[in-house]
Amino acid sequence: MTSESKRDQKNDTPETGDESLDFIRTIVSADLEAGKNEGRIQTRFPPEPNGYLHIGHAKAILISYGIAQQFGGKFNLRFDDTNPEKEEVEYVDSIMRDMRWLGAEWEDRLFHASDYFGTLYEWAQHLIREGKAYVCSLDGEQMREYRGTVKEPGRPSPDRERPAEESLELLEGMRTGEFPEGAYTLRAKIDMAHANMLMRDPLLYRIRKAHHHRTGDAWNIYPMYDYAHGQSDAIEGITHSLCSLEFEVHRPLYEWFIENLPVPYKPRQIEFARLNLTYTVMSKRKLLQLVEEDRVGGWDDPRMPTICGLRRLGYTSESIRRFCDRIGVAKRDSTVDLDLLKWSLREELNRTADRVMAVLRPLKVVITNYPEGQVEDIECVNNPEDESAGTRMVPFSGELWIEQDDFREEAPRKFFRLKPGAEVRLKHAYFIKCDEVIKDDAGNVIELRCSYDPETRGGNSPDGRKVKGTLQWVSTRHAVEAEVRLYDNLFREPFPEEGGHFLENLNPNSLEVLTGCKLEPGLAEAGDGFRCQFMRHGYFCTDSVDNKPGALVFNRTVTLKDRWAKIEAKK
RNA sequence: UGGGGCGUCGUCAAGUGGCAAGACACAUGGUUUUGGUCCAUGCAUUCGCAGGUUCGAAUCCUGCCGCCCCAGCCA
Repeated sequence: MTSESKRDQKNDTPETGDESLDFIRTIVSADLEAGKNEGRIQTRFPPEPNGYLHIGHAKAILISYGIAQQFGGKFNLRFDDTNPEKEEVEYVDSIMRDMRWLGAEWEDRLFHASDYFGTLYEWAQHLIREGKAYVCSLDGEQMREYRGTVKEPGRPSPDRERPAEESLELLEGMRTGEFPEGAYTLRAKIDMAHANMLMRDPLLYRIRKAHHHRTGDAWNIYPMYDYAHGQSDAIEGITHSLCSLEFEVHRPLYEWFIENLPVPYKPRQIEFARLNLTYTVMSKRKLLQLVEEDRVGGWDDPRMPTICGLRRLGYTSESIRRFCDRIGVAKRDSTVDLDLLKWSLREELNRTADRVMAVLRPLKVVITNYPEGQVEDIECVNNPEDESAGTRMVPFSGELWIEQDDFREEAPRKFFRLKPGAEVRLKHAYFIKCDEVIKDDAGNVIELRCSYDPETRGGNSPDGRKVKGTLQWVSTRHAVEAEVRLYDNLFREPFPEEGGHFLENLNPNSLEVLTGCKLEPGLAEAGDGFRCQFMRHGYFCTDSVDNKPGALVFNRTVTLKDRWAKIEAKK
């Protein structure tokens, strides 16, 4: 381990102790020290199964899971399935798959808010008996009127003083399906003049005659988030219920239920800022819109910030974990630079990905002085960052593909690649010099005639002469063909939601599909989960959906840094 | 402008009265058989602003300014 990575680890992976802790870990650590919760730590991730997980969820998952891990606690997965109209099993499955991939392990602690519908119902009856809840007959519009505004207090519902017996009976009727949707609601009796709108007699239950993916048709009423969430935490013995900032205003209500119900445990809610990333959108609604309007190929389109999208693009779960460590946990709204995510990936792949030669936009090179029909096996280093990765043999011949971009007939000063009369190195092979440029009738360069120096085998000249450029190459006879998908940011603006509609800021060049790309022959067998660096291009992986033996399809996960592109762009 | 939050480098983010960590980005130079990696150097006299307390303030006090969240029978 280098001193660099040691330092990183120290900074990014706080230990219980000397290193600085984020504000949540500071609280957790203090609670532990104070002997709260019998020394237990238990956290949870409570997704609603109505969409796919994205990188923002990854942050939330990794915070809760990471804290449980770090402090010797437990981590639960609980589906917040209180709204049967929007929730589907498809989402349940994808959420579990993505969480496992991220490494967040809930062991045998998989729960559903719907597991607690019975208890929740009994507790609702308890509140009614205590005079702290009542069945209300106001409809949606009336409810809004009675609630007041942020500046004006609300008015009590005419049903606020309904006798407990009557409310109990009506609630039972609601449950058994006696009333149509919207006829009644159950509300907590708190304070219609409270400055916090959520405390103005919030709804506990609404009538919904919908089929639930787990409870079927057993219920005609379903609990609201505020009534289900905190109680579920309490039932499971959650000690620290971590959520995003927008739930901060819900905390007084969360605590009101905990104080007014016979709950077995008293969890504590703590809020942190959710993740935003440049050049993408994170709201479920917008992601769903991209999918439904076919702006992308689906939830797992490699341009999506979803976990499955990032996975298909070629991201490793390790790089996402490291990214989340690096961005930290705080309460201020922030938007992290996408470059930091990309850097987290490159940092890992630079160490772990084997290098391979691929020519994406081929240009033919004929080596005129190379012995007719000869083929040589050239030994190539797999990973200069990792000697244990070893070497491989790649066939070299007198007819090769090189990258079109690696040749300029009229080249600028600092162009180190091939140009008429200039000499470059073919990686691991020989020096070649460009003698002649062949063009078609339209004037396009279609072939280069070059000569090689047999003395430079392996890439060094005995006479000590230097070349500035080193190019990757593929022997035409041995090349395997592939489709290569070059992905770029989904949006062309760092803040796509700012100024106008986000769809107007979609990047029209977020995907470029290249066919007939030439790869070194060893890649013919590349199967599922294969990942490598296409030398001088970037990191690529086989596409998990479309790659087949004999029909290779690669995705560009992320480019390499490109100083030359920067120099060119300046001019 | 009722309530709840938040304002430290371009972006994240440490710091919690003793004199501004780190990472990414950016810039320059070096090394290099990837214009990759790596290495070196630079990059906040200043912590939203204005006062005040103090020998000393990003940290404490007062006032102001800005941004985010809350009026779904969504979560």
